[in-house]
Amino acid sequence: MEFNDKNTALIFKAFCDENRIKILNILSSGEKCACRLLEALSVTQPTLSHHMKILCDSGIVTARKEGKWMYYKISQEGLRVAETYLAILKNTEKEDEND
Amino acid sequence: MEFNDKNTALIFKAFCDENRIKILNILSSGEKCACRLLEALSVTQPTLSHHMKILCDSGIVTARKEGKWMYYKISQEGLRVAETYLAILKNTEKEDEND
DNA sequence: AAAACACATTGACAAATATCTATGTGTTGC
DNA sequence: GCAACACATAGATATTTGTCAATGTGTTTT
Repeated sequence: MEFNDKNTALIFKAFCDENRIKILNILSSGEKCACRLLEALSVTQPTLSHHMKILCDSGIVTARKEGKWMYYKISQEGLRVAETYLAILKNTEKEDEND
Repeated sequence: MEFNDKNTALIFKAFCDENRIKILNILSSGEKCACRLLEALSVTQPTLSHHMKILCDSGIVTARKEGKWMYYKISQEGLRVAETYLAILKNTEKEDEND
């Protein structure tokens, strides 16, 4: 995993849209079919498809095809990468602990 | 701290732009003056100011004025909030550990 | 094979965002 | 007080992004 600035921004694009947060919240209870997400979201099917592509490109979500259905779930590895970046930021000079 | 979808998206807006990642990387080594950030970024001063506002609004960065200078640093509390959200997402059904 | 289904892709459009120039505001030094 | 400085704000513009309707692609069912 490479933490160049562009990649890092790409990863976190997953989290900077309200509808994508909705999706992630739903996926946090486990793998879901696209159709389940669609009925929870008040967007059209192409819009959902667009968001799922961004989520997959970011590495935070993985997709699995089964027959005519697509199943999506949160990638633990993707989350780990995001967490790692936040941890790097946390390594601030230790002089100023009081925020 | 309220984890509604809009707030959450707002927090992570801090991380979804390449220039803001650059800024955060610089701030990860400690508090910096705006002028220091400016000379590292190849954007104009108003553009930097714009990004600093977004970073502060997200809660990830805090600002301090000293005379005519502005000092910015990463907020440990802000980072904690972001980490907390990622941790919530991690609480997925335990059946599928393999990713 | 044809129809129905689930989803992706394309193209168009509106809203949001990043960027700049110009100007405003508060602070420091003379 | 005035000039210089550091930064913010306003306004304009180009790019990016979110959204939809229309259409394409692959799968299942009859």
